[in-house]
Amino acid sequence: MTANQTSKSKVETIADYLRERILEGTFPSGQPLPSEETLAKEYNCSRPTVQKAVAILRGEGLVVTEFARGSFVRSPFLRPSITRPRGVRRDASGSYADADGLRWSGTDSDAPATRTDAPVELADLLGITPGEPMFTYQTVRASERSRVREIHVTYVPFSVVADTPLEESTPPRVPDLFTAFEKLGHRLHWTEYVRARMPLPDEASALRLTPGIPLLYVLRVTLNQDNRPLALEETRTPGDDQEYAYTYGPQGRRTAGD
Amino acid sequence: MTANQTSKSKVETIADYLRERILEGTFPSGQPLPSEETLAKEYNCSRPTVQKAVAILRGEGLVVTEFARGSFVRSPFLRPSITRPRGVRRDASGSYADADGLRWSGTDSDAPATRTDAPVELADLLGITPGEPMFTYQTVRASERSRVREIHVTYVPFSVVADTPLEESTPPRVPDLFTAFEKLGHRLHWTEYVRARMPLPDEASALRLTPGIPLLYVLRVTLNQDNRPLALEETRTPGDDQEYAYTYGPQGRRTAGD
DNA sequence: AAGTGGTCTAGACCACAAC
DNA sequence: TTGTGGTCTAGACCACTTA
Repeated sequence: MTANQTSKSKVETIADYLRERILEGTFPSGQPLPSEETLAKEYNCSRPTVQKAVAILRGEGLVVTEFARGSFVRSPFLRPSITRPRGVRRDASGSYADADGLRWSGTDSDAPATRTDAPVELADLLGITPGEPMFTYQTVRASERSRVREIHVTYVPFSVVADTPLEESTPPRVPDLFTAFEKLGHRLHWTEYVRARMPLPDEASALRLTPGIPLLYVLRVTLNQDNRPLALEETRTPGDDQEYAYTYGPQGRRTAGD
Repeated sequence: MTANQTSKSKVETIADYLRERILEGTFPSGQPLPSEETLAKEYNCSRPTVQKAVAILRGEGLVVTEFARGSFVRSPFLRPSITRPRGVRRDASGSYADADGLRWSGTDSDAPATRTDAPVELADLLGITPGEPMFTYQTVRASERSRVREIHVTYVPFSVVADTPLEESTPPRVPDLFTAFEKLGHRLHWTEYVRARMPLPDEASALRLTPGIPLLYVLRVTLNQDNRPLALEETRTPGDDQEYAYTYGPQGRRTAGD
């Protein structure tokens, strides 16, 4: 059988047609697609069929649909407007700051520390047993000037602050937490893990994500000189609107003067 | 009007119901959902309505649908099976290697270098003018042992290799390219940019991505001691099956002995 | 053979935007 | 008012898996 290949469905045909036009620029970014009615007539099919095709493109991040207005072309390939350097800076006085230098507004303080029992995935990274209690800070925060949003959660195991001055009250937040750790004699370094997934509905609304936009998911572990994990941060950000930047030199041999 | 809130659509109702069950573990990972027929009867609606609900969960990465078998629960929250350290190692002899130490099989060599004119986004990072010619290596590669797949493209501007011994033939591939750069007297460091987006159909099939799985998109720029960009690599990987790891110490002041 | 998802129709009514 | 997308029906037929 030469025609073993299942013939393309109408939905795919329409989706492919629209995608081609978008990628080649016939339908430039910002432009509305032809209306569903128009496409239905053009392809001699029903509106639900067209809708399904458009839904595919929406899932690819190629269009955003606005109610009663139309579906508009967007490009997920452009460099994002915001690049956030990752890393931790320390000034001469020993104060720490995140390398991106972003200042967060309002919503930052609305969540008091809570007590959580460590779920398995996180316990593993913190080197504690699942179920061990941790201080937990959850914030949904927006930067002051740019329109960066992120969900940021910090976990500090009770066992880390036990028998230290930090035990008296809830530990400070990042990056002051780092300064506090240093005062306790810890020398800090970090490992972070990056992956991506689609947001759940509550994440999508918290981050104002339109359909078809994934989530960048970063776990950062703070370790001391003995590689003991002290804290864990979980950051969820829109995958398209911004990017993370990492800088490094060659490893294994020090670059002279570095 | 207290009931200003638009009532939830049937589709959303069903999707929410299924999502809850999945997240709370009533429908554990690997289990099939009830059949579309069953759900349609249960919710007193038509099959297309149920299908739309399932499509939403698929888009969230919570289920995978297998033809004529059913829709199965999956969890996008688990730590991936593979962690790939990012960075470049150099041994005493000056040879470079990627820090993840992966070895790529077969498909690596099937793409000869081609000549491409720099598109705007890349030209910017390479510090060249858009349209300038570049050597381009594109490979879709799979690791030998794990089932890591990635699309990897390397760009080397002609202007970088002009008037050097590399001009004679096409430049070697990463990481040998780095070694070659070093022999030319360059001292190398890197900056990489990470973001995420949904795959296009051809990317999805090349990486064997099921619907609802985003793409991790990394651009790595190789720079020399004068911050001159020498090469650019573009890596596209599944966002769920693997994660990237970055390690760093505090910046701004050297840690003693580091 | 029975069960499952894939596709598609030809409408209908609704809610909202823009004019 | 007109045009747009949002939702939903009640089927139908198809392709494939499993037993």
